Amino acid sequence: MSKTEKKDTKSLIMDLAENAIIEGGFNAFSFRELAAQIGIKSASVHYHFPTKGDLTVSVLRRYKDNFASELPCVETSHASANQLLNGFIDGFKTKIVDNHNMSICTMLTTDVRQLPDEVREELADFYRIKLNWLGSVFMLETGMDEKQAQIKACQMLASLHGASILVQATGDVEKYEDAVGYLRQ
Amino acid sequence: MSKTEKKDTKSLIMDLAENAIIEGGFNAFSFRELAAQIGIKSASVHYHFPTKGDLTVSVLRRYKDNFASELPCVETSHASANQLLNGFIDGFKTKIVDNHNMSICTMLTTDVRQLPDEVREELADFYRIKLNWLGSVFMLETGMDEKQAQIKACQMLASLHGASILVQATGDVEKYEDAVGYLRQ
DNA sequence: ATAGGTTTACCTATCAGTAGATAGATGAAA
DNA sequence: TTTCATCTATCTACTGATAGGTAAACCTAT
Repeated sequence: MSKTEKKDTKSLIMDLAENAIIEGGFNAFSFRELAAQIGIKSASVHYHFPTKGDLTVSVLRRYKDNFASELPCVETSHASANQLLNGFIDGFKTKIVDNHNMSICTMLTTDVRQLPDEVREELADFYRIKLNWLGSVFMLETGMDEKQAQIKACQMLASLHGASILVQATGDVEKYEDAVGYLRQ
Repeated sequence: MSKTEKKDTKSLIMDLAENAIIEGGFNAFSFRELAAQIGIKSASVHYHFPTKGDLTVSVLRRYKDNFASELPCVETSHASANQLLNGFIDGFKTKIVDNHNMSICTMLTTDVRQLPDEVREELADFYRIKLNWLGSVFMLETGMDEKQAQIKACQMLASLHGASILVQATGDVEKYEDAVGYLRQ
């Protein structure tokens, strides 16, 4: 038996929900659908996650924690600022754009009015983490002050998210590099 | 009787649908809801727009045509390239970000997998129009070639759309200028 | 000018499908 | 024996869509 043989149902539900949110946002999945994919009933999904909000929060929190843990530590990593930034740009492309997806953040942001409060807060926190990490990279080598670094972080994060929108709407993957290339080097 | 006194039902439906799409995307409105807001029955909305796809196409096409007609003509306008670009950036802020909204394009793009084909095509065309206009502005004074101008257009459009995402998710309107300020002057 | 037909813009009623959620029962494991 | 994970069954609410009816407005040929 390989160690990935048997995954517990709870994680399995989260895996499927995560995928569904990435593909269609908060309204694009249902308890019934998730249950059917696993081979259980929708009531059993409710056992693990009482409400849709609970499930979405769990998915988003897990995704965010995983994302944060994969980010190189700005202080201890021996990478240069440019290497870190290029890695961020490349990672966004590999994990999101190349899979014909948009980020889970973008997907949930357009649903923001329909989200339960807890999800909205989790989402805002995710952006905060990204902006802070980018900000700290921008301050790394240059003598940039914090305000200026936050501005650069906003600029970069907006470019990446916007670029993925352009790709998704036009179907032209090259537009990603067109839109974000200026950020490199 | 003022001349705006009586609007025909069809346009009224489109007005409400447009608003709903801007606020929540393709899944955020129903025939019943629109009908209730006007004071008619959902079947009557179906009379004007047989399917949800038809209604969405009509709304998007009207929005796009109106948008296109409001863009200054790059050749005949006496504005400089910088004036035109700043106007575009400001317009996006005034019409979209300041109203705590995202663009109708962004909203529909995240729903792209659920859209009927005709809507998807209309949407892609909208992006094409924006990119072409921006591209022609970038070619205006500089001797920039078409390829380079398209790249700049992608970069700029991505920044605007991405900036509005950042604003929507964090609730901080200032992030718009942070993210797009570098495009000015 | 008007009678007869047509079109417009709505209506009521209804359909099958899906949504999120809950109550209460069951069997297996700890 | 209690807890866990699942089930069946069901609820209310809502979805997009259709069939068929109606009253008024509009057209056209006599």
